[in-house]
Amino acid sequence: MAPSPPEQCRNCPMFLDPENFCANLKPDELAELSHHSCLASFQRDQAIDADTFEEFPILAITSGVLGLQHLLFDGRKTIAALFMRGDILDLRKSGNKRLGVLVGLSKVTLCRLPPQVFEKCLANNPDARNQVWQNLTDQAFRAIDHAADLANKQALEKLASFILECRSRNPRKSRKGQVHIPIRRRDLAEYLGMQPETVSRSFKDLEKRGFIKVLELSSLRIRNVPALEQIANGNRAPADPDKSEGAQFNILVTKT
Amino acid sequence: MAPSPPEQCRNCPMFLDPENFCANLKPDELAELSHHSCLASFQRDQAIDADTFEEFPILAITSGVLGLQHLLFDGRKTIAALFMRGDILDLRKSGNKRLGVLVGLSKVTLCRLPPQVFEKCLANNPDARNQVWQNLTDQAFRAIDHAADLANKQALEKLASFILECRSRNPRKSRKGQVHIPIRRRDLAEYLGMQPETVSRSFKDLEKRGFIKVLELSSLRIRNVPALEQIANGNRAPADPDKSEGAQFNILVTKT
DNA sequence: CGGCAAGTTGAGCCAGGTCAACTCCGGTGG
DNA sequence: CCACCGGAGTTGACCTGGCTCAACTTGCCG
Repeated sequence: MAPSPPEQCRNCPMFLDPENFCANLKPDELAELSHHSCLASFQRDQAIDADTFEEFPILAITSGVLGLQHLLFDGRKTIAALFMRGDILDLRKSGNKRLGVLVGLSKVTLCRLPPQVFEKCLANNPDARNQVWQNLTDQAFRAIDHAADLANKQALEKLASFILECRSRNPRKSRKGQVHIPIRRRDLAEYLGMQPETVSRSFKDLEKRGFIKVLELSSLRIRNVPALEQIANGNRAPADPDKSEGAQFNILVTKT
Repeated sequence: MAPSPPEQCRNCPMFLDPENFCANLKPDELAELSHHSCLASFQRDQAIDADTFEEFPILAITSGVLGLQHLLFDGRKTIAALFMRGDILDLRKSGNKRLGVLVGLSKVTLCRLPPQVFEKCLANNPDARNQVWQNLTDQAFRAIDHAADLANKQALEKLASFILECRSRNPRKSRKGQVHIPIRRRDLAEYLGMQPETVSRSFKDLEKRGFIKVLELSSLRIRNVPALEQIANGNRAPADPDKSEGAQFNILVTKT
């Protein structure tokens, strides 16, 4: 009989968000889950040790941003996917595939679970099962959307797409057009398959066109949502009240 | 009491492959499922009508190749993902996200299910649940891998990667190094985010280096698996017995 | 205040996109 | 049987978006 949530869950951002599966568990289920779980924390650039996958192959991200990094033979790196609060990763059969390495892109906290307890929850609690299923299909469609972004889009379009993705993925912080960019420029470059230099130039370009205003490296304000959406959808010259005509490139850089 | 499988499942390639969830159902479950299911068939280039998603939002692909196509404002197209036999698609909440269009890339047959019956199966049968879960995580990791391919790799590397993916995804037909390419060149180009011309040139290049032998448009033989793997992993000049030195580009095109 | 990592700016170049012409092949009809 | 057609794929020539390299600025932390 434990009507109040267990100690370690009480302030967990994942538990507090009703969108997540553990917020839908009954007290005794949650108690059992938390009793067998294993909290962990990782710094930026710290890789998650694969040795621990054996015992705790289920990861639930409670805060921060985790990246799945692929490394090519000659040193090129790619961040193939981003995982954030609420995402659940099942790494049980990942040994088969060349998965890459999980690295923190900011400070990350995780809740790691043994598969037996996790599966028991899913078997007994339909709400939890649906929530987890939902999260997994979301992840799949996100990855597919990301693949579509990378396949054909130009630098500016990819960046616009990413900014909008950040907005929709973190609605609570996105009030008044303000968007939080949770990762460094260089990681963003790896995620979007471009060079840090190009990312920088693209931010400048969007700003020069008046569609965004970069506030700091990790946040910006969207000044023209429809224009950004058009860019993201491949319209190379969306109607723009401020700067309607002519060269999109550097003519004058007199004022910031 | 139905010891033998229902009529419509008896010869279904999905049912006959023990890797798939419906092969793990009990006879009565299978009977109920098939009774409520809806078979469908689509030609190449035929789009799946979204009107029918309401009633039958769960698709199980029984044969052929289905592509998820994204369309940009100015007409650029991308095939963001490929789905093949055994893949299960849950399109219930796809209305929220800009999903794209499902099109046949060959003749495709589907088994469409209403969610209630499908969920009942998953609730009651742990084997089926695990199989479906497995398929979904596979799809997610495949999409992520594909994103990684698109992000940083060059044309030749993407194609090598795709050939190896075809091989591993269809092991039964891949005997003796023979690989079946299940889609047209133009669709392949859309999937890999390149132009048909570039796909053609890349095939020629791999052939000229002696790593593959194109038998027909839809099949080839791998002559040097390690070399292909090295290319796919970003080693731009893997050791090659035939053509060990110098320019990889057109110096002389005297003999085929 | 010094030192280092991260980000930005500039100049030059190349992989692959673009466009146009051509080949190949299966189907159709005279 | 051959002429014709249309779609798919291939080849060649040219051009450009973004990669590369190098120098510089900014911001953060001790």
